[in-house]
Amino acid sequence: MGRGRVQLKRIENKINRQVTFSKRRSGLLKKAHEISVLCDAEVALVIFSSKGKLFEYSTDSCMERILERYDRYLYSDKQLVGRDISQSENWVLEHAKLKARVEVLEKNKRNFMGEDLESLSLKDLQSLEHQLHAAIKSIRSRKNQAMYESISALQKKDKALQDHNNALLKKIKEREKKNTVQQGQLIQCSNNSSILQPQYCSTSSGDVFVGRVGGDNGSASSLVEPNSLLPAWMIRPTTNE
Amino acid sequence: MGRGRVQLKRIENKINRQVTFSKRRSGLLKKAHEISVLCDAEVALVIFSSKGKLFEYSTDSCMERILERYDRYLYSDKQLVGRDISQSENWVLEHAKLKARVEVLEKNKRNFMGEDLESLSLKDLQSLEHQLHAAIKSIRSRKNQAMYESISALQKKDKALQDHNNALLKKIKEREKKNTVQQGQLIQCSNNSSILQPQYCSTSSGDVFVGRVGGDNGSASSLVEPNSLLPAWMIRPTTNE
DNA sequence: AACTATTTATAAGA
DNA sequence: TTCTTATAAATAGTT
Repeated sequence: MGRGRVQLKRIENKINRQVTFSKRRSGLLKKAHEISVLCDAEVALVIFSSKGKLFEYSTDSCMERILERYDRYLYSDKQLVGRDISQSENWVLEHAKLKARVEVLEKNKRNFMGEDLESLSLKDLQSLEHQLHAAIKSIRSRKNQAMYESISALQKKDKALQDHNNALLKKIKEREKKNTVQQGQLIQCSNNSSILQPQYCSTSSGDVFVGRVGGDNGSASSLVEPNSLLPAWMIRPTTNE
Repeated sequence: MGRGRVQLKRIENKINRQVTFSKRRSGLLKKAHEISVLCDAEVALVIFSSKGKLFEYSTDSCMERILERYDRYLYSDKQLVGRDISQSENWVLEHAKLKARVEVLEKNKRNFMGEDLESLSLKDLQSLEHQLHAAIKSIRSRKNQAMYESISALQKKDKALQDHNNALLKKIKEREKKNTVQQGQLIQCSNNSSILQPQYCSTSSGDVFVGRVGGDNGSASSLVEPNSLLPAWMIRPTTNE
């Protein structure tokens, strides 16, 4: 990019090399940052100029963590020969980094909770606001999903209970039929039927239906129509943690 | 570069993010190699994709050496870090605590950004949503305040500039008057007035007004929005070689 | 994966 | 060095 095509070989002119280094360095740092943010990647970039000066970039300014991850990735369970920092030095360093990270994260958190905003620029505030909007969007979406899952689980349960009910009903009706037949036989065997008639009426199918199924219905009714009334489980999480 | 301008924020669409990552990654690796060759620099670049896959580049494929050099470079002034922590047991404990804290904070952060919501109950989601709403409210309020401050600062400056302008105008008018008087005197003394008239025109108030305020305005705009600068990491190495 | 329309990066010049 | 400008490269959106 630029006025002339460029050969991939060392720039011999010292000044030129220096200028190009400066320009390309900032370009490279910028792009490292961009891919890190855009693609949610973790990037560590170290550049030594030909004069030995150091420039670096690392996602979340957390170079040590990323390089450790790198080492872990390579030497997964071999011994950590890695970069030969004596163990105690390494610890001290990491401790400091951790502390710094905690501080950053805590500041982040306060910002996310709308606190400690004085230090932010207008631009930062704007982007924070956008980020929170986006977050709320995902949260709502997740909430919806959770609710739908809840609903369909309840409906399934509902169906199972109704089936069970029906099965029970059938059973009962069959028994009634049997009873009726037995009673018929009894009446045939005796002349005194006036006493037994009311008894038969009190065990009519209607009574049995209500008495028997009503009990089940009590617990079922709250399960049968959760779709029409959300509040109960919207307030109290049905999803057990 | 590309068909649309791109915002520096995480690409939400997963596929898109993956594609962009792949493209930009190869671009970044290429550029790292180029600066290394062209400018005789030593570069180490480590990239972890969001899925945890590793990509790397290092000058002369000698990552270890460069990272060691990096550590050596830092260690010169990192000696001070380890101070009053002598009881190593206490120290290990605190370290573990810190790590745990970081983990919690990172989970928090992800939640605040609308990620990693699967583990939250409906109740948690609801309260998170409320919290974010509240945060947005404070942020808006702070933004408003910042904007008003900015505006009144500008108005103040504006007023000062206008006053200054008026003062200058007055001065000029006085001079003009003086000139006119002198000219009048000259004219009285001489018949040749045609040469002096143009001189008066070239120092008319219009010229002075524009010149003065334009200059001040330039410095004003750069003071008003220092926030719109690049991120800290891009500014850091401005200490050019 | 290939193809553009555009945006970016930057080499050279001032 | 820094700014500008012409041009090469990179790449976002598309096919």
